[in-house]
Amino acid sequence: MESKPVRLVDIARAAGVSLATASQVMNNSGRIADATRQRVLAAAERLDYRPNALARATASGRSRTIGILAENASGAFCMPVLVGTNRTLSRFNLASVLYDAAHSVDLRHSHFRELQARQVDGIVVIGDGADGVSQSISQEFAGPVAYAFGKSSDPADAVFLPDDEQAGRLAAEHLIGLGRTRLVHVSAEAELATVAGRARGFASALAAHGLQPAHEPIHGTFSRESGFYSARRLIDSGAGFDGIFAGNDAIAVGLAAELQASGRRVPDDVAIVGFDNTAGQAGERELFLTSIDPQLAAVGSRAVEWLVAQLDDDQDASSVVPSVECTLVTGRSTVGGLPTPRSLVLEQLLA
Amino acid sequence: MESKPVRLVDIARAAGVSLATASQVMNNSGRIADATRQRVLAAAERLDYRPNALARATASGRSRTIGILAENASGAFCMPVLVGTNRTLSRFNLASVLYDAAHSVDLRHSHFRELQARQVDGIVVIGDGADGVSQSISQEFAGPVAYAFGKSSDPADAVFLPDDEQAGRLAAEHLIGLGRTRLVHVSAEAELATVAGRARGFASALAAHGLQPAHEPIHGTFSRESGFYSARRLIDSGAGFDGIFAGNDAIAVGLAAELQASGRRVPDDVAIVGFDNTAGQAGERELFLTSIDPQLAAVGSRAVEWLVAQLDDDQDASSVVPSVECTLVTGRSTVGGLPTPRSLVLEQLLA
DNA sequence: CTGAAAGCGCTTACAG
DNA sequence: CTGAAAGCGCTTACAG
Repeated sequence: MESKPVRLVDIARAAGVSLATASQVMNNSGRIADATRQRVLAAAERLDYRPNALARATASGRSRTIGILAENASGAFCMPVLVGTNRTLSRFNLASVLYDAAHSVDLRHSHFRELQARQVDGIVVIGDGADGVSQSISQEFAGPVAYAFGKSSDPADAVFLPDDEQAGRLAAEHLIGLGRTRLVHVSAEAELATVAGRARGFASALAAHGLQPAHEPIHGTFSRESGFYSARRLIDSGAGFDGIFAGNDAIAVGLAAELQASGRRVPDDVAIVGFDNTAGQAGERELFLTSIDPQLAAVGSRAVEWLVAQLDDDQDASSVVPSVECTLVTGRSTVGGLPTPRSLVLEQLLA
Repeated sequence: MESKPVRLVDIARAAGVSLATASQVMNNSGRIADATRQRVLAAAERLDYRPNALARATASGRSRTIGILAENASGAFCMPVLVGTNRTLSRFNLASVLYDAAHSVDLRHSHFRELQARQVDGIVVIGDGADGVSQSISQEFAGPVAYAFGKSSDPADAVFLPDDEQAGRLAAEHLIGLGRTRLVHVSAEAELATVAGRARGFASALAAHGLQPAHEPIHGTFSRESGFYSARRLIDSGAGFDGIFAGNDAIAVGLAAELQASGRRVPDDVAIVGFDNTAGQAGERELFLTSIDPQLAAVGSRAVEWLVAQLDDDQDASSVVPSVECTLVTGRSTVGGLPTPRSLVLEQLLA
């Protein structure tokens, strides 16, 4: 079936040139006569030559491999980022070696050493969420390091995240565009950067439209329970409101449940926008929740683009923007429309 | 920060031995005096030596790297398999380079060539489902190839899948254990191997308990819609039934919805078992659906164990079983129990 | 434009 | 038990 692999010498011999010349042709380096080039290329084609990437790497010092350090690959959000990094990596003809720390700091460190041993040209650290902080390894590593979907302990590092402010603006614009004017933001801990960012964007969009929030932002946690509780607070405050931007989908669902339970119809009385697009990501077709999609694959993609720019000197790394634009997907929670009879039944069932 | 990397010669020099001896110590090969060994190890430790894995690989011909070819990494089921392979890979000190074909046959082929160029010691092909068939590459590749969560076009290949028959028995045993005796299997296309396997296991468990199916197996597709439709057929048949094993969770949910809509209570009147444990995998706590978990991470793990056994001559590859046992997770759809007050609220959500 | 030579960092028979 | 030497397959100055 498979015979002994053909090496560069075989090509050189077949083409009647030296090893050095053959190598230069394969790497598009040096000045080579066009005739020679064609001859070598033809030989490589004919013999189905596959350069040994490992030998090439040890000789050249560049492995064309990127190390990926996932804080927690099993996490719900890691996968899309991973898909994005890999897609872009292969667009640049780069390979990746992936290690999953599964939250273990010890593992993390041994993986890092493995990556060094394997001479990776760069590293992308995939965090476990935009509010998570990964221990910076940039100082210990010779090449560039990108942090995707998670911060780094060193503020100087290149961190790639969804654009929370833009997300907040997007949510506000959507609600305002629907004619809602008495808007509220309900989110998680105010100290979190994502929470602050989304709140800032939301507030700025309101201001830009000359609108006052119907209630000051309500802070809880990223959970359904917090949504229940926040809805109660909002109702008890007596404030009038017709639109809510929730910090994430869990909160949004909690809010929706409690508001409906209190007799307020969603979206007729109150329109709700979530964040994460969890249902959409899971492949649901008819969405209940309008939600902001953080474009996680694009985040991974962006991190790799930056890494590549760092590796290629002819590329300008500073042109790569670290914030990735979010998108909005619409569901019945803002634009309304009847659920199909069937999804009605389903939703009662699965809630 | 980081100085020039320390090489094996540095260790040899520091320990006052030859390069060959140092190498042997690092690889636990040859007979080395204990004193010498200690001296070398100490030097390596002191200088924080990290062997260059690439050089080691080109010299030895073994890269200690496994190639992973994913048919479709974005698929809902690929992730758990991937996590399993990687976990086990790192247990054996192996690295992996991952390529995602995203269903493209062309990509698939160029990725395969990349893997060859990178001198991987083995390959695991991650399919897009137990009924999917991947083009076999075993004949074109020099090392071992494992197919995880997907079949291969060559029946001689090593294929790792969840044990569908056992899953079927598990579902039946669970329902019977709950006192249900009029059982039915509702699944997808009868031609599919997974469907046939689950059906076989289910039927055999019934037989073992001296039970007749309450209705012949109903075949449709792996979708909610098929669940609706099958429920109708079942009801219209006039057959009495108190337990259903559904081919997957989508069907199960469809069944449950239609049965509830027709006035039958789940699980009081009809208990339902699904397959995939989608909600559980998504991290839901209080499950509506009792479901069979295909243990996808274990499938990936098993494939790697086999691969490793093939690579190490001293291991017995034939001891690795290609079928992975499924587990059953219980939800309200069979064991009942009230949803918590909170999920009750949620259920009112869209009522 | 092309080739002979040294080198990347390691491993592996083979003598001794 | 240890070392000198050749080798893995490739790249990269350096002459010419």
